[in-house]
Amino acid sequence: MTKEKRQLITPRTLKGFQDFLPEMMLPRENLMATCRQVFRSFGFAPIDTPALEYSEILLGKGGNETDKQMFRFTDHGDRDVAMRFDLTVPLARFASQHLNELGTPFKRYHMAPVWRGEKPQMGRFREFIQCDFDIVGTTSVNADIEIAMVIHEVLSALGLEAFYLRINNRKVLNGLLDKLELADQSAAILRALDKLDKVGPQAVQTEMIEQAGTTAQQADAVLQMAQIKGTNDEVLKQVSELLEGSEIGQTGVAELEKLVKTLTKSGIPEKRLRIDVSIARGLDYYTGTIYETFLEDLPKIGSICSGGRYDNLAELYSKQSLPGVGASVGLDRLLAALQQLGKIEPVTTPAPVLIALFEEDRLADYLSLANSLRKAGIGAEVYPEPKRLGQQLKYADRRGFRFAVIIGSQEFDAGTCQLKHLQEKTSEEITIAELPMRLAELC
RNA sequence: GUGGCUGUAGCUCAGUUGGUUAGAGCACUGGAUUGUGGUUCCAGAUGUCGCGGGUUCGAGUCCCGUCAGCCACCCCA
Repeated sequence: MTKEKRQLITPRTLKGFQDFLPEMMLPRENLMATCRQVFRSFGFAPIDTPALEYSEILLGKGGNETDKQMFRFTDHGDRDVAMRFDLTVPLARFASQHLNELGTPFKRYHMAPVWRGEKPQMGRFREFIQCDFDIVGTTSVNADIEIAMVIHEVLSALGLEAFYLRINNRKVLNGLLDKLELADQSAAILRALDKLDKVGPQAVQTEMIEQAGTTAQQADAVLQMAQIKGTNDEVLKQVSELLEGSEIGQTGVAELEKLVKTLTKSGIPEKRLRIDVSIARGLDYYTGTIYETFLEDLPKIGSICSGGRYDNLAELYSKQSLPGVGASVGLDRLLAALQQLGKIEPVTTPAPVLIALFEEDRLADYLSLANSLRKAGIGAEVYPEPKRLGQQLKYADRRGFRFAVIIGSQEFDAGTCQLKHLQEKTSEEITIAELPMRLAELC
């Protein structure tokens, strides 16, 4: 077959899957590095699990919807397998399997891609990286508090300020539903309730009556609580009154109160913590605290970090009870958000220094200079061919290098070089010997 | 999975009731300038009009299908 007649295959990517060019991959890796650093600073340790699991491990944990969205197939050995939908269910399997080796409480982080067969939209992909962090093996609210602190710290470390956590507790909702004798229809009711912000109370009431089979009075009672507004203290007070007589409801209120009070005392601005008894979240495994995180400037992109407490997640794999609490940063959604907010710097090189190449004969000298910079911890690149200087500088410019080093024969002989500060459009003449130290103090 | 909108150069878009060889800006490449970058000037290259089929003497334009993106639902990071 000749080249001319060869049938070309159209290069393309699957719907909802994406390529990452350096200009996106560099900030993406920076995001991950920030998450990693924050997780470790709280004592979370990394783990990894396979992308593919037996379907029976993954199915039926998050609800019917999640099962529908799972990529599932039969492998060559006739096994029924699926790609993980999130990192929490694999954690439950992992913890059940290795708990004896791990000991409790066990704090882990896990940054890895997950796959969902959803309709893609802005900030919604079929393959995306989640950065999960969880504390398993303790029922203490203190763990819930720490998870909220980590969420707050990660976003702060990324330089974000205009964000807030919406916090609720499933026990509050369950207490109310118990009181109204609606516990059996909780899934349908919570699903309707979750839309309150979008569709308004009338539509929610209608959906509760039609989909969940509640009476108008029951629906109104749910809505009455969900629509409580005010400061966190006021909301807690009113909810507590409404849930009078419900033990589980009061437990939820007490947990929320401790969470918010402690976080505020520890220095988190109260405006970033909003108790919102209308958020429910669709994942079926949550039993206590629930978190969602929104950017003030981009609420429509959805929650960029969500999670909650689950007290029974491992019950399907183990007789031992395995409570836990955790949350997940939606790295790719966060990246899309930062991009839309114009917070992604257009840099396409990870190294700050470009060394211009003039004298092919002295290539070894250029290369060893670059190495001496690298040894000093400074990323450096030698231009690959002795092109015109203007073109080499143009390349440096476009790639976002911060410095260019210019050395020709005379400079080599004299032991000097010109260091250009590309952003400031200035330059200085220094000896080659002091270059690494000079750059180290500039970087 | 359901419904809607969109698809023309690398990017943002123009393109008349269907009519010859599909345009602009930005970006790109080269030169002005063989050792000094973001500005300027000159020159140049670029498209199976997303893809496939249909109607027509003739389709970027109309119809159907398909793929992709966006939006709403569902759900969610």
